[in-house]
Amino acid sequence: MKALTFMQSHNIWADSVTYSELLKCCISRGALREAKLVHKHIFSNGYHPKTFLINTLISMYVKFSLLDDARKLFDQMPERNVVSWTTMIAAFANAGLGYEGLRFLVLMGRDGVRPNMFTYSSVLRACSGLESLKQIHCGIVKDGLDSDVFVRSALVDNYAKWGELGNALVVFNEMETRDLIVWNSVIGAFAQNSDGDEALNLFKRMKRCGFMADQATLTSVLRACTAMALLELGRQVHVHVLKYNRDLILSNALLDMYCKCGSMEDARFEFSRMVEKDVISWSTMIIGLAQNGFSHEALEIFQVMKSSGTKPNYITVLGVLFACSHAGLVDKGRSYFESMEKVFGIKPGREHYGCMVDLLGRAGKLDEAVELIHNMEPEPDAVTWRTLLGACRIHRNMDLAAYAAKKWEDAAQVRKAMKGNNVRKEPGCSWIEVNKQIHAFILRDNSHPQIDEIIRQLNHYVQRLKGVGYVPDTNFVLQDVEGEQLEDPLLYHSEKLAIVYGLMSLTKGKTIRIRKNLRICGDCHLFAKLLAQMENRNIVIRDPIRYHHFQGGVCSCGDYW
DNA sequence: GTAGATGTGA
Repeated sequence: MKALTFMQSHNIWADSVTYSELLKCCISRGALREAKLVHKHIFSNGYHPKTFLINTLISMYVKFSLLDDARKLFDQMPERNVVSWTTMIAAFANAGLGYEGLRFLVLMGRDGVRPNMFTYSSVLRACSGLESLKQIHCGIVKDGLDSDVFVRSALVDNYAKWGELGNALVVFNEMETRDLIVWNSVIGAFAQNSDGDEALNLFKRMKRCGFMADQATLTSVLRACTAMALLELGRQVHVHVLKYNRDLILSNALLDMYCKCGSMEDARFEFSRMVEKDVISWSTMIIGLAQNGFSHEALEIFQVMKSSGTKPNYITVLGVLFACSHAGLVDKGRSYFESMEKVFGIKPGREHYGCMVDLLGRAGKLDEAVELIHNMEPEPDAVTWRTLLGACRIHRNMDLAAYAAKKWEDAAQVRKAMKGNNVRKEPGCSWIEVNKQIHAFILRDNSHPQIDEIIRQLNHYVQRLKGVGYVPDTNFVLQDVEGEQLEDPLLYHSEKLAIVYGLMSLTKGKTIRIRKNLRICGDCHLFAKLLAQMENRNIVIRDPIRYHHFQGGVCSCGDYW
């Protein structure tokens, strides 16, 4: 403003370029009041601002989140160019008004203004469905704008957003020039859609093309390792991470990787040396500790978190309740649950109720658990009933089990109907990392090159275990509802094959780490427990829900899962 | 001389 007054006092009139510079200055300093004064000044003295200056004004209001003011200016413009339209479309997309953004694309066409690559990359962010995405894609090709990196990048992101990873990859592969951001985009897309394998392939391709990974790349690669529980590869990525420091997101991803790979020593070390911690860091650690069977430590960390001044959120409280249920701390869990709204301002959601059902059910308070389900505000779903069913199995309450099973089935039906009728049951699959190679064992699939030797060894171990009291247990009717199918021979469940392969190929003393796509069945659990003791080995099995650390004949889950 | 893209916790 001083500049403006100075110019006036010397009788120099500002032109559109000067005004525009002044506005940019206001935006960078966050000075809305001054920007408004400039706005007023522009429209005084009969000055006719050029289109680009009004565009700057619009963008100023957008940056201050004053969409209505921006819209008003836009409506009053004598003529609008591509930039005017694009600025509005981008603003709508950012404000979550995608529909309005798409409407503006049509309107600009009627106004005789042709969209350019800037327009399309904003329109793509406004896009709210696969159908419109395909239409926009056609428009891009028709307008000959599909070679722009930004547009392609937005297309890749969008296809990934709607689960169309194949299309995302096609669009990506067709690109003539790629930059680091597109690489990060496509790697992130696969990592987020739990296709860690493809994410890691792309990462290798990227390096072959001569690109240097940055924090965003490494974060996605870590996420892929995390999903696949690849500890060794994760450690390698960690070495790259050391080249960068103080990126909170990356540190959080690293922390989660160690937790999910079941290596709590590394996780604790990483956590202790993080200079900056946010709610995600704390939650990751709390959940990681709880899932790996260190509930008391998780609750201690929660206390430290509160005194550090970081406010817990929905997910943090979930981790805390999970820790309580895991350690059987009924009173503590109940008091956290009952006070969470008052103390932390977080309304209990379905997942919090689920944790409480788990906690109460596990402690044998089945009546209280049922009462909680009946009175809960969010609608109980299949998972809620499945939790109660698990508790019934532990406490051998057949009547309640039948009731829970019925309700579970009803809820699952609804879910099935929503998803469409072709929900196929996945075959059981386990993975183990040996010498940085992933070995997959799939039920009824004998393609592993050493399968004959593995089965021979497995039979051998089973015979020896029978000598110390192992009885293959086929009676898991209630518990096995989401596990491997009953008619499948228990003996060849994939985790057994993976464990035996681990014993065969990993050096003595090395922990055997296995990841599984389905929940472990009781027989395999017993098998792992006894084998860990007999062979004096640590075995860690991660199923979709929790971790089992087998050591010296016991499991960290306390035989409840 | 105004408008556009990527990564973390259940």
